[in-house]
Amino acid sequence: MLKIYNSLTRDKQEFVPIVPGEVRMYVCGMTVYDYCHLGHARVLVVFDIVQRWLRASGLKVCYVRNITDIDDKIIRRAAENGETIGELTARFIRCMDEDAAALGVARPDHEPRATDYVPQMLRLIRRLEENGLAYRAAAGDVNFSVRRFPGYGKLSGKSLDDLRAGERVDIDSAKEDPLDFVLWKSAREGEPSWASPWGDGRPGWHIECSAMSSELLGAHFDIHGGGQDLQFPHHENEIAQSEGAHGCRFVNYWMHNGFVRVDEEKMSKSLGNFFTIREILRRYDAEVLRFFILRAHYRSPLNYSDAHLDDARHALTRLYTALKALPVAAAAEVDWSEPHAARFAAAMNDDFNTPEACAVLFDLAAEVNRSQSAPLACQLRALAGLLGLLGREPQDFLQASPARDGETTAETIEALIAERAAAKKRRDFTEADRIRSGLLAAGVILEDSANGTSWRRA
RNA sequence: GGCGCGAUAGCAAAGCGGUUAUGCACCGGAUUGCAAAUCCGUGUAGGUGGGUUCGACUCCCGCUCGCGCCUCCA
Repeated sequence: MLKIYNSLTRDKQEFVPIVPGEVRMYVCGMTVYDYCHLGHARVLVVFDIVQRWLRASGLKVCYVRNITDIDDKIIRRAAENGETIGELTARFIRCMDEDAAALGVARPDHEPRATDYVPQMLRLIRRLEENGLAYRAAAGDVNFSVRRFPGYGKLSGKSLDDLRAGERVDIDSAKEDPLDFVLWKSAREGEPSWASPWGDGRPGWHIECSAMSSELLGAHFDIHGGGQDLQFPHHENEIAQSEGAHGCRFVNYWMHNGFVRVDEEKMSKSLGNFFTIREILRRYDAEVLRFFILRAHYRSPLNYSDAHLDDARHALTRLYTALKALPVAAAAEVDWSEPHAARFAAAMNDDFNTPEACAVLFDLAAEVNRSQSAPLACQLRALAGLLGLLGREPQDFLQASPARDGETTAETIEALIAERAAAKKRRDFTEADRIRSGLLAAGVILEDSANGTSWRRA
């Protein structure tokens, strides 16, 4: 029985899909004006896991992750670069796809781009206007009136009065209430715009997600996810727009993943303390990064440092080492009657407790090492596969060198191992040890066994 | 100022009102020509002050500290 922590009610709830056997899920994706950073990696991986586990549980999943390809930053960045908005967004969408693929993130069922859904946004704004929730402001913008939507603040747990007390935004005289937000921005010189009943303009950020989600998943769907920072105001505003327009409940379960931190501080573009995914992947294996993310619970903060990634790499090495000596089919099936699988499922069903699920993998690895049982090794690989881990040949992982310069090549290593084997055969241990310590200095660890010598990168 | 989250061993990170979390690191042993890997074993916890309880890391209250949201943000 799957339980999900619902940000709306602030407790773990049994997951009951609207349509039995089916799940409709929407996650706020990227605004594509720059490379994805580690924070983006976390959303990608976290909701990839959600999606995978729902499918593994036998549910039919429709997963939508949008792309925001029109907004102030995109316009500004394109102008700075002297390229068109289309060129800029196409470039960074390609980069995002590469990063996601490297991290083993499966493609969502739909990846709608905001600019393809402007007609749906206009219809939504029209309905909000008809329902008395939207008004035309002086500057030609169309705004949403938060005061006229009962229950505004229910997701973020804020009341309009509390919010106003801490108001930090410059008062915009065109707004009836400082917390009102823009649905349609009137066109400015030199910016892209679309025709609308309210004049030429472009959509506000929040309306994009309401339009894309209802178009692809319907007015009422099961799960909506995103980073914690989107809870307010973005998701709060989505609720106001969608429920205000459709007159029905919007989302049943709200999921928010925790932040990635650097030195105990939120990683964000505005703070400038971010690491891009591709930057990290130059130095660390992508699977190590994925494992690093999954070793923490998705709602906890995740502190980034090289030391933590090194730790993750050593831990993952233990799992691959357990698989190394045994014949394991690539597409192993989980044996759900086996005890570790039951523990694994219980962990995942408890609000996607991947750290606990990983602990089960380590227990299973110890069992594999003790028993040298091929079926158990298959089980280990199959369970890890549900997390998108251990999908490679153990040698590929253990001997991988993530693009470090001056690495000793596999050929050289193999040749030295052969030399050392010869030295050992004539019981010249001084020479054998000399070769071994030479390789160790070059970051290569040798392991002798009954079947000969194998090697891995330190 | 308002609202919320958290504090677990050297580092990272879970569950749980009483019984080994897990990984890395560390220590002892087995194994090895010596190592590495692996196995066996030991140790190192629960911010602080109270309360509830036969019993609390786990529940409740206070305090301290940290983090986040209240502006674009995953």
